[in-house]
Amino acid sequence: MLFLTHCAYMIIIMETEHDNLDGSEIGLPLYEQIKQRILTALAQGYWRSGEVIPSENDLAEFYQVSQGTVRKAIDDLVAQHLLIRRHGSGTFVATHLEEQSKYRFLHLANAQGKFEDSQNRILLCSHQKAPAIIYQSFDLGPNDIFVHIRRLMSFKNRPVVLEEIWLPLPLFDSLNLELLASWKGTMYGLFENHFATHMVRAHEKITAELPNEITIEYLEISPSTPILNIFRIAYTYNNRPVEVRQAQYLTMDYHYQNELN
Amino acid sequence: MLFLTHCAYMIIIMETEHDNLDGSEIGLPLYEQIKQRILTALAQGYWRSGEVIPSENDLAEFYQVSQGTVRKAIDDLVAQHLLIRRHGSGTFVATHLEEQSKYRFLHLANAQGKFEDSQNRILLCSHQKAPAIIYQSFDLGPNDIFVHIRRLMSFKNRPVVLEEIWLPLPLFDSLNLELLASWKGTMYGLFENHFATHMVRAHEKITAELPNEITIEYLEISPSTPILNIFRIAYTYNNRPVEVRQAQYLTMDYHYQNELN
DNA sequence: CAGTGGTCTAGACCACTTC
DNA sequence: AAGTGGTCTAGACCACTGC
Repeated sequence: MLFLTHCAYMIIIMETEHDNLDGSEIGLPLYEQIKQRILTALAQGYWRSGEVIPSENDLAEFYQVSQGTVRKAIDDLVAQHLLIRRHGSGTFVATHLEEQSKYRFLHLANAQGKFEDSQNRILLCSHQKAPAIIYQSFDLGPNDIFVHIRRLMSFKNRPVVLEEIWLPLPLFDSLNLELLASWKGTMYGLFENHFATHMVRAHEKITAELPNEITIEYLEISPSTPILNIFRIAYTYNNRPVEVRQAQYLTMDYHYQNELN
Repeated sequence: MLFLTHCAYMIIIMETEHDNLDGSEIGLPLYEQIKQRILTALAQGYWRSGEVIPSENDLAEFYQVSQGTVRKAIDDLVAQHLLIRRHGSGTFVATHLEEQSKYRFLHLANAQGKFEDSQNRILLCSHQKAPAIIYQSFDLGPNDIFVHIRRLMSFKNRPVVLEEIWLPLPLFDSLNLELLASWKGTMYGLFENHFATHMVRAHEKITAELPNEITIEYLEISPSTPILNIFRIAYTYNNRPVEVRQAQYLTMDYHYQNELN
């Protein structure tokens, strides 16, 4: 019966999608079409993070396809970390609030290759214009206003990472220092929980640099200490960039860890 | 009829696997068991790189399962880049000789985020003992001998990467400077082609460092220029490490590019 | 045209979670 | 016990490749 409301909503999705047909959807495999429908529902925030979505059988009946076809669609979305399955209890909208995604966007490991919990301190949270490299990443202009956050991350109480985070103001209007300071958990968990913005993927450019003045001060290092510079653009659904982050890592006792597959 | 020899061979694989049963295979899903069998055949080099493997229907008949079950097993191996499918012509053993895998293990992009072809120069190829950090990565000892290669990579004829590569001697005995210099293609392509060793995955530790003397010389940089240091262990089938590589990247005009998913 | 991978179905049964 | 995801089948048909 809860599903009835789902159905009603999804019929709307079906119809609007039908209106938007540009011919490209026709001829696509069924499971791709269903993937798109589920994706649309997720992007529109119809199901909240952590919530169950209808069962495979219900979806199959609703879309008038077999369970196997729905399953294949969900398989892909699970592989993209947009959904997660729990055997026996259902399929859920993925969330950064889970333990397992704690290090999905933080590839910093210690000498033993293990990830450690960090102690975070918010140094700054203000509304301001951004440098060109930032606003261009959002396809915005020099007069657009952003939320600018500066955060210091420590491991074993030794400062290791200094981050400058930029968010477009319209989406994160009510974000402030108090909220950031009181939040226990990852920043993407906060974005999800308070701003209905789920990070789907990110693109990183990594270089070796000399530290800037602020980094020198907060990481308590000399100006000649090489630091790892990470420029990240993070995207939500539909490849929409919603965060730019420039981080400086002190890679003395820690390193950026990556798996190539 | 070619398949008859495959069958004969695979029966051997089945029987040896049956001997090796430790109970852990029993109870596993059918597609997992079939995955293991195909994996074993790949690891033993039964099918060469780039070769077709039997069709899904043939495999299904041979293993006495349905086509869908074989397909699911192959799906996973394709996702791991061990096999590739070509619609209409067959399923093939993946190879680093293909265009598409040229940048799979080289994440260096230019300012526009594009990958460029490199000009490579082999500076050294000798047999020698290795530092502790190297031989420990192979679980070998201080007296074991390795092939040691030093390679300079240039982009637009500007030197950018200096690599020290270590390979266990028994596997790469006949590798020499002449062969390396004459090879056109990626190094993993060479390993595959001449040493029947296919790289399956790699683990990287990335730090910012000051360059060592050799790097300073060959990258033509000052001793105070920060460089990106990448320590890589590359594995073949069965998680067996077969290459350790320590590379120094000049990240002035290029950067390490990574996607987080 | 024959053979290959790719899609889809309907139905069965299993394994797990929840109440 | 009921409902969920997970596995497996047999069979159909489609889309693509190469002879």
